[in-house]
Amino acid sequence: MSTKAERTTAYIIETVAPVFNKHGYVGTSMSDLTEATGLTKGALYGNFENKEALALSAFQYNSNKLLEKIDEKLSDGRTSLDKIFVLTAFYRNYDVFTMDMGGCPILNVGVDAQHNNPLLSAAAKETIKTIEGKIALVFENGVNSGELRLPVTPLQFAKQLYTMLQGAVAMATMTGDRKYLINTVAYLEQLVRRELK
Amino acid sequence: MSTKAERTTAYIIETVAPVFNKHGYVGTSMSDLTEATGLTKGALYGNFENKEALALSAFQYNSNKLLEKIDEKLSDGRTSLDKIFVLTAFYRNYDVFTMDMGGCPILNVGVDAQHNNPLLSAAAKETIKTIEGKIALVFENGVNSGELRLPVTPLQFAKQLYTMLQGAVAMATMTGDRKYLINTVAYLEQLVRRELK
DNA sequence: AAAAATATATACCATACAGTATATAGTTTT
DNA sequence: AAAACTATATACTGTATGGTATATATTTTT
Repeated sequence: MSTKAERTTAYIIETVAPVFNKHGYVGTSMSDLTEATGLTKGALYGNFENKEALALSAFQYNSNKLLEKIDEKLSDGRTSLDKIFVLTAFYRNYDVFTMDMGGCPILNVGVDAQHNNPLLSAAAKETIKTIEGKIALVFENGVNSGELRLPVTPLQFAKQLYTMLQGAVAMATMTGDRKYLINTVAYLEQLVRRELK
Repeated sequence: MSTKAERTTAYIIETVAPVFNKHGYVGTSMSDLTEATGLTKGALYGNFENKEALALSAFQYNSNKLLEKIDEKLSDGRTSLDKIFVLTAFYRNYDVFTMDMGGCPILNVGVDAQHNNPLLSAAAKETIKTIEGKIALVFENGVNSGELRLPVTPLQFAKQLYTMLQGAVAMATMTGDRKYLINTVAYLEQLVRRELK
């Protein structure tokens, strides 16, 4: 069983994560967080060293949720191509999935922290690299098993795919229009089907 | 000739624009701006109603610079296809162009202002729509003159192209790696060549 | 259940914030 | 060049900021 302290820490992180993700590091004040959690500053500073540590934990929480979902999706499909289609299908509803996080954590933190918080910025970069690696692995296996042939290296192809997906995420986020997700995924599906089969 | 006051206002905007673009609306303080301009609060508040008006002018300044450049590029090419290639070539060095603005104003403001400033957020959306319209017009002319055939409407195709470009911008911004721009443009060039010729 | 340990609440720093009133400097107009 | 006007600097609001010291609850161990 988890101790009370551990549960409080966990509660703080999950409550605070969407607030940070929505309003950014500088845009979130400690009073925003006491209000959201119903706790006082004493509680927050008892569980986290400072605002930055809190923000970092919050991002890691969101990031892990996303990474786990991607793992789940990529293990769902049988063949490599299946896995990719399950992934793109996931991104078609990416806005729904990231809604209770307060949007895409990678985009939000990656852009927001750019010139404001090196630690958060580095964490976002790391997550991007991890996702690209996961996708690349699927392609690599597909190539090794002879299932598919790529015009470039698996990592290169994964990066290209992820760039397009993340482009759709960015456009959907900025405009509030999920059609960018739908149309981009539709395009990618025919691209993969045509290019790799 | 412009009056002294007009020149001061212009000076403030162009000096303040990259600061806002880098650090965001909440991340930029009035003292950041007095420091950057070498002027005092009195001068800033004499020329602008408040921080929000300043931020909006700053974004419009960056946005216009970008829109003018895109207009220039789209008028450079002779045929519709030429125009598109000139545009994609521009995006290959988009990071260089947006460097002294402090990065892509659309991405930065579009993401940053999302939950922090409705006015700025709306302005970013507007700029996106404008750019998509400009690209769509090129495709439309190409179709009407019989130069090229599209699988979807001109606007739809323009949106898809811009989403991919902006995806590359987002990834390059977040990772600090311009290869995303180079590779995406390379991909788009062969795509356009193959799909539309 | 008492004692020891830990977690949270309260009250408080010093500083930074956006914004304003007013005095002073600088430009235009006459 | 004087007068009228305008723009900028200074000094000052009240409030919010991140963070801390300490008192008070609440758990956990004995």
